[in-house]
Amino acid sequence: MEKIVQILKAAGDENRFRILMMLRQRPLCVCEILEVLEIKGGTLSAHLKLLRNAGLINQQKEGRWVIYSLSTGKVKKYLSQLEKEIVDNTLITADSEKVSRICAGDCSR
Amino acid sequence: MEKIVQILKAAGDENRFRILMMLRQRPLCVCEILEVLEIKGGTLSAHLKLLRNAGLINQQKEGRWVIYSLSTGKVKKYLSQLEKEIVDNTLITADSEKVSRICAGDCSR
DNA sequence: ACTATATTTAGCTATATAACTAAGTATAGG
DNA sequence: CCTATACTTAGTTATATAGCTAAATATAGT
Repeated sequence: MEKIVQILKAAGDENRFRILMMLRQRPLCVCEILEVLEIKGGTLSAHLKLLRNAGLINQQKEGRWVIYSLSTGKVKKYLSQLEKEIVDNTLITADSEKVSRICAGDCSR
Repeated sequence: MEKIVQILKAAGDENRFRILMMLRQRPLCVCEILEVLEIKGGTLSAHLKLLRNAGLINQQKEGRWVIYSLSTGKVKKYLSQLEKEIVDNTLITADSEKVSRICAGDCSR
């Protein structure tokens, strides 16, 4: 499949889009993302795999945790382009606040 | 559904993405798009409806023909952002050449 | 009015996707 | 080494999506 379509498809799902928006805030481990989204671990893992395959996010193992972060460069630029559209998006804003509340510093890790 | 996700979903299909890329070139009627894509009329009509609902394209009736064009403003800006990614995309390039060949001027209309 | 052309709608089928549960793998710490 | 925690993989199911064909609608020209 065309790379660009793969990227659009990966971002074109409500839960995956929420994940991308959250990761703009800071890198997060799977369990932190789970605290925000209302889905099961297995489901989340599948979503993260899709985002990884599309090259939108990066995986990094740290002890027991797997930290996900936005891929650099293009992706960030691309997402900031979309940012204008999101200013008044209540769901994304709520997610962002949840992430802040999870733990200000480096969390349980 | 979130408007932004609806847009990403609409663009995140190979045939619909090809349509969007073609419409950057010039407005096209359904039968012209049909000459480029390898799908049936009914299928194309469904794709166009999706793109319309997402606000990415506009419909305009002209006699027996329905002319589709890119929505102005945001969409064009958004697509030009993606343009860099597409420079070396052989499929999109081939489509573009087909559109040029269909008829340089105002076609059969 | 009739016919040809252009497009949409409806109804169907096959594939893709997103969700869940449960089992499997990996690591940290007692 | 055993257990708890963190995550992924496998297997299942329901819904969504993209494709097709055929019928319906609309308009232009005869």
